[in-house]
Amino acid sequence: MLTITQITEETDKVIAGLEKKFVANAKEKVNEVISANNARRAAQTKRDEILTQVNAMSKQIGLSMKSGDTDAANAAKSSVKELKKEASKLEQEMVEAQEKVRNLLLTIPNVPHESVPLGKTAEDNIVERTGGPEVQLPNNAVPHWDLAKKYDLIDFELGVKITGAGFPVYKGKGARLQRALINFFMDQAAEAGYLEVEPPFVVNEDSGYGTGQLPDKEGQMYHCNLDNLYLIPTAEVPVTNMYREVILDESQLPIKNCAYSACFRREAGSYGKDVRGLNRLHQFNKVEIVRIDTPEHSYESLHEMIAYVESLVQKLGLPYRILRLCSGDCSFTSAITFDFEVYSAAQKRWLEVSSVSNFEAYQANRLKCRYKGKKGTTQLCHTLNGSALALPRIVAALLENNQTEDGIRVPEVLVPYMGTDIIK
RNA sequence: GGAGAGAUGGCAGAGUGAUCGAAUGCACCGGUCUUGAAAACCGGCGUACGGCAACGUACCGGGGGUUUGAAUCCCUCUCUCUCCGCCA
Repeated sequence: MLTITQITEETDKVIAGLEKKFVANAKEKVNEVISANNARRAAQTKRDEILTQVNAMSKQIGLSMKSGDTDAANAAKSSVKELKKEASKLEQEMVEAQEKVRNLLLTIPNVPHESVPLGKTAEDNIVERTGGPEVQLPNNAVPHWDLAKKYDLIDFELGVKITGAGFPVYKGKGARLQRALINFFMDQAAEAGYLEVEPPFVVNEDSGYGTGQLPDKEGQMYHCNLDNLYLIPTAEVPVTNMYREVILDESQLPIKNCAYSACFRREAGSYGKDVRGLNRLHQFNKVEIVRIDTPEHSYESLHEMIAYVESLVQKLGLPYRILRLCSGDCSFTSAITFDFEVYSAAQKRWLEVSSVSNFEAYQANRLKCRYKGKKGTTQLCHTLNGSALALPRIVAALLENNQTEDGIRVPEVLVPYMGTDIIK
């Protein structure tokens, strides 16, 4: 969430940012937060004054009792009682106002970075650049779900039997390809200086709140009722939460972590061609990169991350494009997001395989992830993350784009991991 | 699943009703000394909110209660550890 300081000190900028994101009644919302905060401050100031008196009197009572002056003590006791009543009333006012502020803040999305283009929907996203080879497929080329069947790589029906739709069973070279990609991505990340971590794949409620999945997106996560735990939709959740309620030293930044995890998403309400084959799953594998950085350096980090993800798709030899998401298409928490899409030649469509974002201090504010600067000041970090990469659509594109008469060609970088240069 | 113990500052660890935001040690930062370092000595060293500031208020796992006054007493929840059982 945004900080109250940001809202009170840069009110106009915040309102303009929210309007850019098409937040309804942005001005009213912001003013409501400010007035609730003013109410809180007023109540707190009064409460503090009363408590100052109470504390002084209580101390005096103790001294009176010791010196045997019980009359004075008893007289003071009753007035303290009155003051306490007043204080607790103000306290209640303060807490209520504070909760109001928090609840309002939770409904206000992040403000887009100035370089985010104005726009409402995915149509308005800007193609930053395209790259990779042009793929020419023969007329008899088929989509990946047919290839998966032909070479017995993925059994969707078996997954349905065991669990349900969206839980495929990978078999043989198909399973090996999962392992190959995960290892390739992890090795690349390590080489780029990311510290490998293996987090839990199940998180508690606090972690869900920390990264913003809760309270409003709980319908998108699988929930273990008995233990009140959530299956992670992305490794971002456990990895970023490692830094919840932590004060880092500036010298530690930027922190660079990478993690493989299985990801679980309920994806309620999806249908049609979007969910065909590997296009949208309830469980999939992904390697995630996460950074914690200073505000001064976070945009440099963002561009390093983009360049890094780009290097991955290039090495895999896939046609790709990078999109700068428009204001309306950026997620609730992001200040700026770049999407990576690879071209699936048989489906003749672009498939999103990565999303790289800078959340600035928005996520850190909820996480209470701070750092101590050189001057001894404590302030919020910036958090960033990106997929590097999500497997299913990469597999879809790899299978489709590399199909030949003799089988599916394995990209050179994966050959050592696959133990073969062709899947047949 | 059964039984027990515990949760205090970055860490260790005192503190069982007022003099406690909290002893002491370690770590860390600044200084003196030294050619430099170490040692020794001196000083500093939590977070949040309010206030121009002085300073004030809150916080000893979370929530509630008793009391003029709670880290300390009571209730409750959560978590951690140990032993037994089960087990990849």
